[in-house]
Amino acid sequence: MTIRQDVHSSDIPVLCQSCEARHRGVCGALDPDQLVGLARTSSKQRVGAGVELVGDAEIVGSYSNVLSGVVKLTKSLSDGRQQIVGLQFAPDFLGRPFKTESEINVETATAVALCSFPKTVIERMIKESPELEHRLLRQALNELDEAREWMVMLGRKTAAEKVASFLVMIARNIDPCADSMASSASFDLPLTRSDIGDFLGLTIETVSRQLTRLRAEGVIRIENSRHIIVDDMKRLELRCGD
Amino acid sequence: MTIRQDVHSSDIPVLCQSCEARHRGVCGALDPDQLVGLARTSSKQRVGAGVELVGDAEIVGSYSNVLSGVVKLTKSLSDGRQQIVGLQFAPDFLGRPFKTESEINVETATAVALCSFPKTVIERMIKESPELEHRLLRQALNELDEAREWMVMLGRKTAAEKVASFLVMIARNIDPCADSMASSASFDLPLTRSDIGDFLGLTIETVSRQLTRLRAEGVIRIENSRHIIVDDMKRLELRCGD
DNA sequence: GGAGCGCCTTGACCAAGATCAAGGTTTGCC
DNA sequence: GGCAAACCTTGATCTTGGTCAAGGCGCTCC
Repeated sequence: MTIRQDVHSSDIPVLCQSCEARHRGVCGALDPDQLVGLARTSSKQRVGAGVELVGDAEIVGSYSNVLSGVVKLTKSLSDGRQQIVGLQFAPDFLGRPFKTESEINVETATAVALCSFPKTVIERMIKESPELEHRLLRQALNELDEAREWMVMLGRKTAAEKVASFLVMIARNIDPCADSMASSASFDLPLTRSDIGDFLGLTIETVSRQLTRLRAEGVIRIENSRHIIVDDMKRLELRCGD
Repeated sequence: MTIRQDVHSSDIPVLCQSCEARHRGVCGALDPDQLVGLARTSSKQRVGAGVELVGDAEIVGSYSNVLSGVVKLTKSLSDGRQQIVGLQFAPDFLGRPFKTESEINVETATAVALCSFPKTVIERMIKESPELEHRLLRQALNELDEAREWMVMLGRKTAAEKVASFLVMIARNIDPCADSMASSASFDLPLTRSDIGDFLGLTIETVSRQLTRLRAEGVIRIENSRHIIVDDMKRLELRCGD
């Protein structure tokens, strides 16, 4: 997705139509008057990889559209074991209505561009616009479906199946050419091996070995350890276990 | 929770206040006029344990309050591996707005009493009442939080921690005396060992061994293999890993 | 260029939990 | 009560993935 205009410009609807394109952003739910009001209070920002967003006063107490890049949501046990519990790709919406405190860490996985709105503004709009609340409900239900899919993966799939499933998921979310039914894909992994491990409930070594195995078996090609090429998505999907 | 009145009686608000008590039911969001309308179309039913609810025409295309008992939501891989992705305790709401087909199996884990409303009626009410949609959003976000908690458990906890966490969760949801801060608990497990395994991503044997170990170490007592007594919840919580 | 760091890969070994197998307990039904 | 089926426990053994250790690649910063 390309952002054609800075959000401060007068061309807000373009940005918002862009969010709307994948039916997830907040902006698409608002009428033009609301959009102008929103634009006055919004701010666009670019953040590098590996930055903690919660804890940053600019972001806490705000809602954002992810314009580009990948944001990871993680939870930790007291001894440091970590689990990624959500990945937000552009143009996902980031923010948690009705709850200020959260036990979830929010961190950029790649460089990220955000368009943020103050929490108070958004919450006022939710009150005024049932359509916006409806949209938030749909997003929450989508995330719930994804979370449940993921639980099956964490609880019941083998390491090999987990890694294959992860690649398929990333291909669908990242590769601009892969309209879910494409037969090949080529993309950069937005996560380090360590993040992939935290996503899949595996160690970094196991992730590495499974990727090596997929490469050895000719299912994927790996360039620079981050760029993945899948010539035949079908073969990869066969290894997902479902 | 005790249901004081059949839902067909004139005393609907009592039932609904009862649902409302834990801030989850649908009924509490409705005003008295709506409730009367709803009552005309609702039906109360009792279902034994181990009954598939989706696939049952009475329930498909309907929404229900769980009045008593436990309902499990499961997903399966093609080779039969199964994972429980959600447990609904009374007085949870059961039903999925905006989606008829679902890849989720819904099955009673224990004997269950349900109060069901036709989908069309509820969906009309959602349109009319923003408050109801608001409530559904809150429930969806709660379920999302639970799902994420669970993902940490599936991905990062040891078998011993999983079983301890499971017992704590059940104690909080089932034991009427345990107001979350109680120091002891006594309850019947609503799931078989096999279900517990599907919940925790473990085999039945591992579940059994871990329970035996907790008993051997004096953390729990087990009667009839289904009834659990925890004298000191603190000791159990210490074994949850978080 | 090279030192240092972060990230990734590979190998040897280990242990947690799965699998296989047998037998015990509970429940429901006649 | 007696039988069968479902459920649960326990033991022996095996496998998957974790742990520990070493080294390689690709950066950035002097």
